[in-house]
Amino acid sequence: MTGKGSLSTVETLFAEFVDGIQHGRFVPGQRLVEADLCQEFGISRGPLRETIRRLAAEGLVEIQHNRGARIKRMSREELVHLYEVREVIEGLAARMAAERATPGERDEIAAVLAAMETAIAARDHLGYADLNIRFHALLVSAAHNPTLEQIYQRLQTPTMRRQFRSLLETGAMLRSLEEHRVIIAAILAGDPLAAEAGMREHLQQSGTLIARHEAEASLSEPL
Amino acid sequence: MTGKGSLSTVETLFAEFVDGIQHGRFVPGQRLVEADLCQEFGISRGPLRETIRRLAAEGLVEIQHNRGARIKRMSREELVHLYEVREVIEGLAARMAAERATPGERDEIAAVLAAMETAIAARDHLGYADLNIRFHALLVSAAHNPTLEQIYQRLQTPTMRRQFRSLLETGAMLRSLEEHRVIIAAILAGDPLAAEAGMREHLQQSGTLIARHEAEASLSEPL
DNA sequence: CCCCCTTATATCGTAGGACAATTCGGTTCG
DNA sequence: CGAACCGAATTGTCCTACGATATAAGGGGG
Repeated sequence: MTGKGSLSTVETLFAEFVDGIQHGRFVPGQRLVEADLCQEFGISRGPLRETIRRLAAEGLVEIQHNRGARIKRMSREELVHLYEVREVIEGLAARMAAERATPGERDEIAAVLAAMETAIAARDHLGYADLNIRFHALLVSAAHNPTLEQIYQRLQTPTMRRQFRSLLETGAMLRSLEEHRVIIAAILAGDPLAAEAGMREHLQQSGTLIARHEAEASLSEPL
Repeated sequence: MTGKGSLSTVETLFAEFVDGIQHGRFVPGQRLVEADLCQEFGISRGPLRETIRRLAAEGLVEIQHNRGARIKRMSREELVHLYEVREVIEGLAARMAAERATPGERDEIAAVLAAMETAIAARDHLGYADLNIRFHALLVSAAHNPTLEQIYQRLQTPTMRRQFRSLLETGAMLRSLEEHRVIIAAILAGDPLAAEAGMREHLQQSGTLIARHEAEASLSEPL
């Protein structure tokens, strides 16, 4: 496990974990036993511990002294708090995107909207969920503010799975699409305030929707 | 370096570094050579590397593969980006504080304002800088949103020293105090929108002030 | 029969040594 | 004068070891 080209083991592992958490290969609350993971990934404890430390710093896992690490559980209350923050962060992103997006980025955004409409028409929930993630990421990147992007990623990661679940209803998809339309129209028109307002509205809707889903699903399974 | 009571070595070290960065014992761009630091802190490479990883995840140091870590340098452009984010984050904090602050917290906020006025009258720049940090932290904590608090800390830490510098002018202190007064009045009056607007205004002022200072001082010393 | 206390076991936190890979600065050679 | 070369410094990773701590298991007293 020596040569890694140009990427460090820790970065690779980190990405692996993030992906695993997003795709449900690691479930919230799951213990991360060092010995097991070392064997599973074929590495030694050093880099593994560094990776866990990094995950903890990003808020994806929780470390308890002398008790090891476990995938972080997010309570409904925390979810509410998170969406409060996302609202202003992505609101800012939308505003900046309306001001600073390049023509190419505007084209991309418009293309995503078109793809979303196609996905909805085809009742392709999975595809729509992907486009949804791409849409938000696109806006953030079009804001041309790396700091914002960093914060966004930190807030986004732990909720992706939940977002997907709540979009399983067609009704939710339709409402979501409508909100996206408003935001995109504002951005393409170069109207920062409308873009920000639209995004805030959108996240308020999404937030309450997901929180409600959580409440319903909280008993059936501990996701 | 065995028994640490209940705090891990990494957490202790991390705090040490954060403090060191804030107080200028580590300067931006400085290399973090593992062997040296191990000796300096009397620990082995394992915990040290974990600490560096954590610092990197918080954005305080930069790790380059096979080239080690160094204290992060923040360009003027990054500073602008950071203040754009701080504006909405702390704006949110002020709004929430106006809505949710407990009577005890409101008293504390009022007390800080009083202390600030005293400090200004005494031309106590250092005291005022401390109070300034405390004021902002207090608002964020009065927002009762742990996620927000976490993000805030991440954004706040790397700029503390700069903030201090730009407050060295009495004129800046006076303007800052005036802005604080507006924010606090809004919070105590329970006016969320005014509090948010006031905080945004305040951070815009501070941001441009600090950026200007940077521009002036950029040649004399690489802080 | 249940509860508390003692004893194992699993796991973490940290130390320390080792070594290949890589970077960097200075030197030699064309 | 530039390019290839060499050696020192440093990182990234592995390994082994061992005290400290938490959790689980078992055994004696109420």
